[in-house]
Amino acid sequence: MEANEKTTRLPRFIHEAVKEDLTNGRFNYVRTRLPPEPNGYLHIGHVKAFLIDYFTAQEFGGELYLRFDDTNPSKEGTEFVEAIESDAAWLGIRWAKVTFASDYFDLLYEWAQRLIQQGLAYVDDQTQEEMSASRGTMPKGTKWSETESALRPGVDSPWRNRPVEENLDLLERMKNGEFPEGSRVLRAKIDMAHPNILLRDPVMYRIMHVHHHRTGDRWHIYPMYDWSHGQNDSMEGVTHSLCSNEYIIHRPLYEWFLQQLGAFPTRQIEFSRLNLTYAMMSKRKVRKLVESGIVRGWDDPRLTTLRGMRRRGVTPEAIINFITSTGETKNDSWVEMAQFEACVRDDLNKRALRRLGVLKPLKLVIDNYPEAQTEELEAVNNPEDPAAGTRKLPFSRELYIEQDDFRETPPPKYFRMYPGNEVRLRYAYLVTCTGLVKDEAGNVVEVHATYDPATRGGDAPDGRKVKSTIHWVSAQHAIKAEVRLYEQLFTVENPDVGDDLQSIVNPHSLEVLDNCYLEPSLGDAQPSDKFQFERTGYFCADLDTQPGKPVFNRTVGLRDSWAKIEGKK
RNA sequence: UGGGGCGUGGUGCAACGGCAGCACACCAGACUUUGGAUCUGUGGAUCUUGGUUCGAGUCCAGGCGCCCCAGCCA
Repeated sequence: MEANEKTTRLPRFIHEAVKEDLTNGRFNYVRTRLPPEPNGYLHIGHVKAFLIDYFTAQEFGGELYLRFDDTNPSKEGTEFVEAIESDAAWLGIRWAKVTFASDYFDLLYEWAQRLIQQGLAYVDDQTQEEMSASRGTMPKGTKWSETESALRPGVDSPWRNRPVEENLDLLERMKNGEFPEGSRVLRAKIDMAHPNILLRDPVMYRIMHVHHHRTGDRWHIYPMYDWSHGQNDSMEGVTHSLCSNEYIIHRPLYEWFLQQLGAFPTRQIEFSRLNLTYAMMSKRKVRKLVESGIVRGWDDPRLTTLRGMRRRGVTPEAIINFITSTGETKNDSWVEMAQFEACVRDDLNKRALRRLGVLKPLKLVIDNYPEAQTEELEAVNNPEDPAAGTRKLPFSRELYIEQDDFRETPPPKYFRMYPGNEVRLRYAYLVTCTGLVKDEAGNVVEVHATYDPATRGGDAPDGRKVKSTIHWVSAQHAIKAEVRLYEQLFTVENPDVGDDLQSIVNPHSLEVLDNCYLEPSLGDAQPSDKFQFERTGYFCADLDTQPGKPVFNRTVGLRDSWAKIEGKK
């Protein structure tokens, strides 16, 4: 039973495929790999793939390598290597070792020479346009839906049957930088009429006179994905190369190379990638958001980058629970953001200390409370966790309550404070609203009430009930804070389509409140400390917090059934 | 339209030829010193047509729909 519960973290189709390989002797151990390209920061979409690799290794007693796919130095850099490592570690993923595709450049080059010697690879001098035309496909930019006839068979390159020695020599000179970029490529010799376009003599190496962040200026050719990834898997003895569905079509090529080389037969298995509504998964576009200043950086709390979510106050456990709860299949799917938020709430509900904080303050004066008096009331830190203990809350004559918690004329089903109504001040007293003060513009600027001294702590000795409990802070004791509220960054469910970012960003995605009053115990909150502000939401102290000037991010709001009632009208 | 992949409530995931179930969302109610949390309940799904079978979401055949591929990106 226990074994069964553990395996539920993996989808059955992957679990069974791996088990089958172990049973039938294809492999006698399990090794997987995380293959990030170091050209951007990790986002929630990567987490799914990471976790599948991690869990697969764990559940079969195997190991995991973190291998950076650094085959395109024009896009990649060492700063991303460090960021990816630290983000993955924060998530809780552990790996046996870190490797780089570039570690294998020499061996890969030897393998290419072997293919040439086997007559299975050649140097092609065609231009890119010629190659594209001779592949028998439509011109670049054509949509498949616009294609009327079947693919034409490709045409063999005039260089396809170059002698082995000439190929070897040209490849060596390409490597050494003797030719300009774009002048030649090394291609596998497979079948120019193959219905799978990837098998129409795919490019293995292209010339790039670019400095590489690890190999320096030693190489002037760099391998393509198809001529690197599978070979690296094989060289590392990776048993299962788990990737997203877009690579299904690559599998025949993946296997062709390994078979021709007689190399270790890594098995590629695919699953669907994660789509999350309102989340941007395209690295290129996230970069645009950052560079254009639409968001404040890669760790902007509105982004679903790992750093963004972390800064916002989401824990690794919440992220992992979310990914696990959505499951994995080969289906194309769109998970609703609400499901992610539910996981975040569920996690924070268990761990976050409760605090009182007033975001949009309205002064409340308790007229019959002695002017100079202050008292301390006991408050529970977390009703979900008695071990979290209690704290003292200072109370006095002048308080702040939430503007939303007062209405001069209450709508139906509104139970909070309005003239004549009695409510409970959380952990304090029952108070009855007696009046209000307006400014010249007609805005309510102050509310008055009387308290019942017999209800200290919030219970009435006569057993009478109130329908609402509201939060408050003592005006003279409260600390001032900035609070940042977030909404969806985009107004459309799928922000990855289209290129006009400006037109789809939500202008209200960030609301900064700089006049918030919090209970004094929040004064020494440290960045990343997490709290529930009662009745309001979950909040996390931000990196921008300074001594005496706390800044909080709203991670996610509480479920708000009043907002629902009100919203329906 | 060449090749490949995928179709189960609104969304995501289960059901390995045997009562279609779970979570999120939604709706109604109970409880409540957070309109939180918790609990209970309602509604709602097997793309379609045919076949095999005592029995089909599951197997077979056809159709339909959606997604991926024509980078010297990964």
